Amino acid sequence: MTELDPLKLENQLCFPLYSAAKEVVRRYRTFLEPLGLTYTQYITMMVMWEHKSLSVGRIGELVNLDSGTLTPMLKKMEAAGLVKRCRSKADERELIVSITGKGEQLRAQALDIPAKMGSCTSLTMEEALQLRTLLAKLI
Amino acid sequence: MTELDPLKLENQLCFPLYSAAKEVVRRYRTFLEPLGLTYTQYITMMVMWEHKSLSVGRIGELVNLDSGTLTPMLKKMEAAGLVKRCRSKADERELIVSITGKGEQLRAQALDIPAKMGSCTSLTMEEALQLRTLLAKLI
DNA sequence: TTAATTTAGATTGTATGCAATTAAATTTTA
DNA sequence: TAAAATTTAATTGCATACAATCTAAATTAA
Repeated sequence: MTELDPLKLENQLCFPLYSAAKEVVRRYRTFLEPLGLTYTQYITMMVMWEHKSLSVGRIGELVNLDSGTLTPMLKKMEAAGLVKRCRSKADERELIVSITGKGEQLRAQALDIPAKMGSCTSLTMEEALQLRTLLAKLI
Repeated sequence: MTELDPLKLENQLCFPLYSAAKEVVRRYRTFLEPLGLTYTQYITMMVMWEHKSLSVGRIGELVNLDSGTLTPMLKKMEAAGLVKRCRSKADERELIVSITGKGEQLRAQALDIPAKMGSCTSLTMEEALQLRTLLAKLI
């Protein structure tokens, strides 16, 4: 009977997803703390390392966060010296976020984090790819 | 080169996981709002519907949340009349959370939510099971 | 059996998340 | 071109998350 109960936690797909995501973020904490980054700041730094300069809106598209989350976080990152925030000359509505020298330098300290994270999971490379495919298809 | 960059967002496994989890919770919102539940309250109600009466600690084990999150949320759920909170007679340290009649009644309104959620994803049943297996293995 | 330890929740402080609203700048349209 | 609509961030309000700390109760050990 229990396998048929649609409201049993163990029969949900959402819960392992929700739970696994939190657990992964929690495990990043150990590696990110020495760099002074939170997980959300870390994925934001990834797009900054790649693009150097982006509007708040564009960052939001890339990391799936809105200004309500990004604005206070980007202010903290500016206070930490990792990015600069300047209004665009061309369009005053846009706020351009640019990486600083200090932000660039942080990259070296982050380089080995993906490998460290990878080694603390029991997934094979193939399973990891499969998981990524399924997650992409889910949404 | 970009496929080899360990710090590119698109090369991460964590990001689709983090993003998909948030998206799924967001989609629940539409269905849960009429019931006056948040997603976290919903998974808590699932364990209450199943177990009827549990300590805060046991709830935390089942839904992977600590008292810092649960205490304020359970107070709100009590204020909403869904559960009662009473100290255990046997061990005053324990706080026993019990489902109320109103909480039981809410179950009927929640019964079709899993099906509604299932139908707004593009995963086959087999893929969903595969995803659950991979998520379990990840942690 | 009383002091030390452990346990269970509650509290505090920090950092998200996100919907809804606001405000300013820009673009579109009548 | 002046008003209306749209766009971009910022702000507000509410609800998590979780580490760290605190408090009271129960258990263990000296």
